[in-house]
Amino acid sequence: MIKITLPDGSVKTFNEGSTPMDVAKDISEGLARNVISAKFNDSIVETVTPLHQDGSLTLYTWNDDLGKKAFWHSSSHILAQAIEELYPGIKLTIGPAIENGFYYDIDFGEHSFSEKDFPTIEKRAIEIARGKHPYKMRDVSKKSALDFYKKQDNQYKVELISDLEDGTITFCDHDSFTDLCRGGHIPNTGFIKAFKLLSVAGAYWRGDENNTQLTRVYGISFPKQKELTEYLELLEEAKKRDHRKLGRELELFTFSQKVGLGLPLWLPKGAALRERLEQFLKKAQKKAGYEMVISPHIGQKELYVTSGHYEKYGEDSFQPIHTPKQDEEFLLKPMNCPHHCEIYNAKPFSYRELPKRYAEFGTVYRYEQSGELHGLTRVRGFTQDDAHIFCTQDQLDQEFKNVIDLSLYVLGSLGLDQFTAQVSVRDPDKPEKYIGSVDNWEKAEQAIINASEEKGLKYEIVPGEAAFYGPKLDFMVKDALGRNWQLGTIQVDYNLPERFDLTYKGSDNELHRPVMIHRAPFGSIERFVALLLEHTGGNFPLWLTPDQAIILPVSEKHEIYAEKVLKSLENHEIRALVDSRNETVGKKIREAEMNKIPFMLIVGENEEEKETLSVRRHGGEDLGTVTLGDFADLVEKEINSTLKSF
RNA sequence: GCCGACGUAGCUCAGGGGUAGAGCGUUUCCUUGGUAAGGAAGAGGUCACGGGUUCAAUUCCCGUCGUUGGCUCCA
Repeated sequence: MIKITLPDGSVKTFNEGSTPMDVAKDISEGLARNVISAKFNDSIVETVTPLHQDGSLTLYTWNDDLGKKAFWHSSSHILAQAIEELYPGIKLTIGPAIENGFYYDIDFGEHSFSEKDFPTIEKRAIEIARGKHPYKMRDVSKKSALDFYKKQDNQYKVELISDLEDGTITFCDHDSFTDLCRGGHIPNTGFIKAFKLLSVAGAYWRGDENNTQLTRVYGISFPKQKELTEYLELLEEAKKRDHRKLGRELELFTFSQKVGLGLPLWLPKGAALRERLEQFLKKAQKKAGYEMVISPHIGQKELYVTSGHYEKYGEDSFQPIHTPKQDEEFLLKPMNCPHHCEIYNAKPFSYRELPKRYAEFGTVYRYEQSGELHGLTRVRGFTQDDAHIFCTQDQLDQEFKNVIDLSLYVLGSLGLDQFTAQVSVRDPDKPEKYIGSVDNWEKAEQAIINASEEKGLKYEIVPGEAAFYGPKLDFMVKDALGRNWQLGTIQVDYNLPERFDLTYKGSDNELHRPVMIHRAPFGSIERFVALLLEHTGGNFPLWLTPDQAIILPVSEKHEIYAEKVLKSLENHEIRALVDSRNETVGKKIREAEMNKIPFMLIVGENEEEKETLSVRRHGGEDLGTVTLGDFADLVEKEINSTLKSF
């Protein structure tokens, strides 16, 4: 008999050799029907793996992340089978489950494979699934595993197996298909009711561009057809909210081939929107004790040699600008911090004057690889809502907490309430990647963790993700479609103060080294606007949106009254415009809806007589006929409800 | 940077070896309207660019540029 501990802490006794499925059956029939994966003592097992010792067992269904993982992993076996049947001689490599679905990297050799081939594969995959073939794991010796793949001339699998220990190698069989596999499958293929291929792309063997390029086939599968339909609808919705599409439709920004790739051009409405975002943050920063500074777009190469950026990124940057007479080299600034360090250096400081908080909406230029450019989220010139705080070691904790408060205020005012924090620390195995002393790194990492704890952030510590000069905290925001965005960042830096020889005079009359905090609540304004566009679908918060109201005169006869309304809305600081085109009200409403203007103010004979407005909300809600004063109150109230003061 | 797909009017897209089409937008005229498209007429394109094949290329082939899905990278 073995003792099995369940997640709720209860302990049950089973015959030795019982399987997770047996345990599920013992708990309830419903669970037994739905269980698709299991974890026994921290390792993933099959639902049919016999258990021979005491231990704790967790059962997973489709509703668990690990259940989905087993489901998609199992699906990738089916994908591989279908492709191998249809293209004999291709070489399979790896096929893992990912966040949304799975992929398989395949060397197609002489065959070509494109989206046109999807329907055939999908059809065959569903046939295989319907066969309800059980997934069966079996142990194989290293030698026979190698023989199996050498016979197929599959150097990839041979390479994988060569790295494995003899005695730990397992194959998984289902139907007529066999694959090298560590395990973690659903009971049989019949659970998969819907199967869809999503895209095909190139990927290097083992992620190394010096290796063979393989074809990566992405797919997704579900236990119900309906769930696939819903997923595809979600993808459709994401397409509709694509910031590149909305940016064009709402006339916020554009790109020009002549200007250059990755260099966004902000149109009047977009520029005004940015301006509002910047004013919003400036106001909060002023209250938080920041001072605005301004630095130029280029700096001498020497500046970045001092900062260490040149050594690390120089060759991948925009190349130096040379002056015609003197033999000087300037770089487009990739960071604001070196400039801010020199601003700090402009005069000596006493500890009594710290912290100094220098803020700048600084535009920086980075030579991103052309294949990486994407709308506003990945560009070559962008503006950071940057600031650098120079403080004493004693002030670090408090300053860090203050920055967290500011970041939380920013996220809250923009309706971004789903987020987590990621604390990025050193990779302990690669000390050569970082500059600065181990002692300082430890102090900095601890300061970040302390502050996150105290502010009650949901955070996760990720080793190896730190910048080369210091650890950091990043806010990961979840948008309305559940997608994660990395946004604002707060970074502790002991390195630049050292390199720029920054000092302050302490109470002991000696010179000391300040600590530096880099922080940017938005991160990059470009990227932030992209997030807001996709999060809101273009329906920005009222305080931020380009046009808050549009006045729609019913006919030409009411244009004078419409202009009068516009004037008084302007007096109330409401951004509005008049649609005085020779069109019907129906058409004007339709276009205002498509332009996502929050309020449509219809003015005709009735309104003109009584000096009122008929208010229609974006989306169709009729707010009835109100006076201008009441409308202004309504707008003010709505703005105040989202935009709290800091 | 690498691999695949794509590039036709301002936008969304159809077409296809014999010098171009729709809807929306835009312009003009008619209409003066009441909560998601009133009517009519007109303008607008070196079919991304450069080569090649052909009697003939926007269409087929090659290259370049750009967009895009990934990979790699990301101060």
